[in-house]
Amino acid sequence: MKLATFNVNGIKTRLPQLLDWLAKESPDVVCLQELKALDGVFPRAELEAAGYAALFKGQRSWNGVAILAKGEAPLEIRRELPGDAADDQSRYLEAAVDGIIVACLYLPNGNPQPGPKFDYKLAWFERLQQHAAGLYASEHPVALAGDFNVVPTDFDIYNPKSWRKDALLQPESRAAYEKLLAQGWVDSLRHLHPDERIYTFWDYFRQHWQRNAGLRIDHILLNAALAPRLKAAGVDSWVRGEEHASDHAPVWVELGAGKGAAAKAVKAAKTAKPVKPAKTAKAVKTAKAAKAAKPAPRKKAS
DNA sequence: ATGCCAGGCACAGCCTGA
Repeated sequence: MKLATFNVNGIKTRLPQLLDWLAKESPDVVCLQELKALDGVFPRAELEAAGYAALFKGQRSWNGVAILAKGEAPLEIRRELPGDAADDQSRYLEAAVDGIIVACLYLPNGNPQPGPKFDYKLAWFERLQQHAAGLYASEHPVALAGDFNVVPTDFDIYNPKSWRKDALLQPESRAAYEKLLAQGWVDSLRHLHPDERIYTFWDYFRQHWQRNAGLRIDHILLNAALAPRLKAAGVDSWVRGEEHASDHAPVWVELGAGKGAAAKAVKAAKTAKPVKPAKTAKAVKTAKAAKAAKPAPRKKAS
């Protein structure tokens, strides 16, 4: 099963590119962010014609999230991130699909910082940590997928120098992401590719795409009940090179086995202890050691 | 240090994104 996340940056103008990507890569489940459209104009029919049923939560001009699934529609669990009844921004959708719980999220950008937008970002992050802790411990296979608007480390950006004051690189933003990971979540891309320069976003300025001057801010996190099924992870970066592309490229994971494995994972989670951060770090270290023994060709930063 | 590009909308210049 292929699960992907894609910040489309406007589903109305980006629909041809979205349909093209769906046809070529055929993901089974897709989390979308930045629909920038009200529910009334969501291209439900076009997506259905392409074989996808959708759950969506739009908003005028900004934000907006959706979960697509091949065939059967995702079963909605919740449409808001708990913790702030006054938060009316469409940034969170949670659903059950193909035996797993998928949380589609669009974390606030937070610029300019400091300021109220940055405060909102950190507050949203705290609410996410709170809710994610419950999801992690639920014994269900869970994936948190979306645009986290955080560059986890300086290795996840072409050059941090000109972004030092940006909300995406602030120590507070990074600490919040670290704190989330410390619950035990596996950062799929980094877990499988510890030594690769990987980017998911290239802004429209200064020919950043042409120079591969990117940032890794779109993430798919897996809990202990789902992580054992992780087979592969990658970025469909070709999408960023198309005409009228979004400034993000889709990120995906390939999850092995089916319902049997899912049930097994749930059963295992009931008896075994969840994956501790230390264990994850050890796994990364082991992978690094394996790579060091036989060095692989390394992508250039820019 | 700033704008660079792009989408959305009170359709004309802003605001927002990251």
